[in-house]
Amino acid sequence: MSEFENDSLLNKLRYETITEFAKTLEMFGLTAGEARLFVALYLVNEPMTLDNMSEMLAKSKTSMSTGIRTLVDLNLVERVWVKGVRKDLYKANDDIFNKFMSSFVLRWLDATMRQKASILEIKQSLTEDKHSIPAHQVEELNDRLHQIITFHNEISQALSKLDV
Amino acid sequence: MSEFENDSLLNKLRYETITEFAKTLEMFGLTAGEARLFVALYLVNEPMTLDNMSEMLAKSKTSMSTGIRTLVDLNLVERVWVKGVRKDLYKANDDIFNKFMSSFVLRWLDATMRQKASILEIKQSLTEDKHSIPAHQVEELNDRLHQIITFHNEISQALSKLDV
DNA sequence: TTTATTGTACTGTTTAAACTGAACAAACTT
DNA sequence: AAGTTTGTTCAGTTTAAACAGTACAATAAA
Repeated sequence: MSEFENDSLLNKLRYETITEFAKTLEMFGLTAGEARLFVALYLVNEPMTLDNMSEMLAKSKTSMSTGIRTLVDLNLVERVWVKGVRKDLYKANDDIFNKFMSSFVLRWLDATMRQKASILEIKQSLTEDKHSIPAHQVEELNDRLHQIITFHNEISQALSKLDV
Repeated sequence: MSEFENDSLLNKLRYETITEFAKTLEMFGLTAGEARLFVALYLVNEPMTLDNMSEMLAKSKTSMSTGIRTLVDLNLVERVWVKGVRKDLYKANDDIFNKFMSSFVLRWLDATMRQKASILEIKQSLTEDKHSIPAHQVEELNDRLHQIITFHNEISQALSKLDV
């Protein structure tokens, strides 16, 4: 008997917790599967193998492998070593708020900067155009592009309030 | 000739702007279609009919209808009346940052509270259980549930920093 | 070296979301 | 009232994401 199928009520409550808390974590940009995987790992609170996770969540080991990889990339889960154990072991990071918040903010900042750069390029090609577009339409689009750039700046400002 | 197909370069730049800025707006929880619809409306900067949008984005009128509905619900777009015009007219809200940010924060706050409530219920059924679960496992799960509740509280705090 | 075990790449399948087109209902025009 | 016009509902289709299973590569054990 696996350690994860001892008590029926306990497992029911764990399962419900996974379902509910996963909804919150999805807001941070995780897929449903990744969120459930993290919560499972977080509840068990000790290193798990891919087979453990697979059994606990009733999903394929392949899914666990890819899911774990993105969680590790996001710095939400880390691989740990235990002597004598051959399989890979992973554990959830403990201070969930800091990890999730900083992971979230960093991703937003990165995306914000990249998209702002794209808009700036468009603005550039617009001002480089001297003919072909009626002046007032250049004016109009240019104004909008400016507003959009401001929008990105304001996002950056707002994110900086969330001290990573 | 429609007003949306005059200049080739202008339309190309508009199209690129839609594609790029839409990526940013998707971060706020909009689907790709909704984000593109909003940007189109925002760039044109004057009331549009469903047929206008449909033509401009090359999507069905049905899509425009459902997309506009959610944008209106999110308070990002509003319906306007122009005397003599029979079709419904919609325009993008102008101060995009405030509207998007507050829409975003409100949705997060709402979801956070609801999921926190669910977790509290689970915690309740756990403490009501006096038998069937070994004490140390009750202790363990209870601790995790407490941490999860704290997590939700911290989200609320963080969101409040983003003055809606 | 051979055999076994474990994680990942890859291909095909399933599932969910986005989208379309036709039919309908409401409101307007005549 | 009859005929148009316009938005939405609904059922079916398309598209994209999540997932599973086999096969392979790498490492460990023998």
